[in-house]
Amino acid sequence: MNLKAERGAATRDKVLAIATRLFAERGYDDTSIETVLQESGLSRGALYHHYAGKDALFEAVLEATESAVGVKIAKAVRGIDDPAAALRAGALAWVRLAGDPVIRRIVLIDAPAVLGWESWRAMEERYSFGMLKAALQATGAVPDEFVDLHAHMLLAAINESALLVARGGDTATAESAVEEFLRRVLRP
Amino acid sequence: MNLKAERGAATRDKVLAIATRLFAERGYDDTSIETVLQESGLSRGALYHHYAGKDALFEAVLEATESAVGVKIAKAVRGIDDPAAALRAGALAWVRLAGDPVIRRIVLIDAPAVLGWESWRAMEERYSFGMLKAALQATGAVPDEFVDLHAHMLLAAINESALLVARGGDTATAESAVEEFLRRVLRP
DNA sequence: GGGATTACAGACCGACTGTCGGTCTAGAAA
DNA sequence: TTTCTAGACCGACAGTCGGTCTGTAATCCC
Repeated sequence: MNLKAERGAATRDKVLAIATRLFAERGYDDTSIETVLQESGLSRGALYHHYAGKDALFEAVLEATESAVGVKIAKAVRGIDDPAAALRAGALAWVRLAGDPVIRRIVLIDAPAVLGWESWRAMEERYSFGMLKAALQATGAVPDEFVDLHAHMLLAAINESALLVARGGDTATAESAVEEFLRRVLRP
Repeated sequence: MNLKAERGAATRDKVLAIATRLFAERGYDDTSIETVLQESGLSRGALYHHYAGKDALFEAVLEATESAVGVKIAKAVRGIDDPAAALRAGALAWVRLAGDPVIRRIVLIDAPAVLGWESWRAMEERYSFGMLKAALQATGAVPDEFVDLHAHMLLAAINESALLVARGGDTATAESAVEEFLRRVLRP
């Protein structure tokens, strides 16, 4: 069970990479399975053997993307001891990452509509939101009963400015605005 | 040229009402034009005579919904002189309104993916965002160069807690969390 | 070696969106 | 009153797309 498994994994990876590019470039709706098949040189049967459907393919793409983002943010935060400083560093890293059209389109725009808000939320919980909430808790700046909700609101606010930057806003201004915003929210 | 125009307008309204309900219940993707036709008793040709396509129909639904929301929020704010208090009242009104599944699904979840983020943003600008930004400016609590970005972040944060409430979160907690959040952001 | 499993192939199906030529009727023009 | 026009409405049809199903070849395990 080696050559076969490897080949399967390679095929999955290939499809995933192509689908990621297409979903990011055209969005979910305007990306047809047909196009994925053409660009990957795969047959219908093969694709449906590996992925249950278009939704499942998108979900796999999203999962991979979120995972990659998680790794990068963790790297940006590594070594910073002060919780507030770590939170700030993570937030700024996320703003910069979200400038990437792939992340922007897939994670922030299409994901909620395609997966449904519930599933999207569940996935966010496992990645960016989970990290943010833990960091916020660690700062102790927000009353315990509000930590969860404030973490949600903060993440939404940060995502929003990431989207603005991605749309062509000024990065420097956005970053200092985010810092100022964080400063205000984190002060008791 | 009166009876004809009236009939046309009545048809448009009827379709709009039915489409609004269906889009809210099933989401954009899972609502077929076919179903809209069946429920409205209209023919394909008639519908496409009034609306250029499924996208255009959704956009009309969205516009009507946003407009209704705008009116309700304006009503909630009317008569409040203190800008900060008005902002708070408007925000809370919006949180409550967003509990409505119609608004939740159409405005907050599907709209960005269907219209594209740019057009969605442009429409928000004309409604909720425009009001929020003006209110924030009036409070004078935020440095001028940050007003725009902070308004964006605030609206995103408020929308987020509205979504949480709609998902089944505790309304009272969410509302006090939003108030606390606003208090922090609005204090210099 | 032989059955079981897995990767892959592609014909096919049903559902859906959008188009197009055409009908009908209200109201303006003659 | 008769004619003409514009807009409301109709429904057959084409094209696309997501998903299914049956079949084949390669690989694995006994």
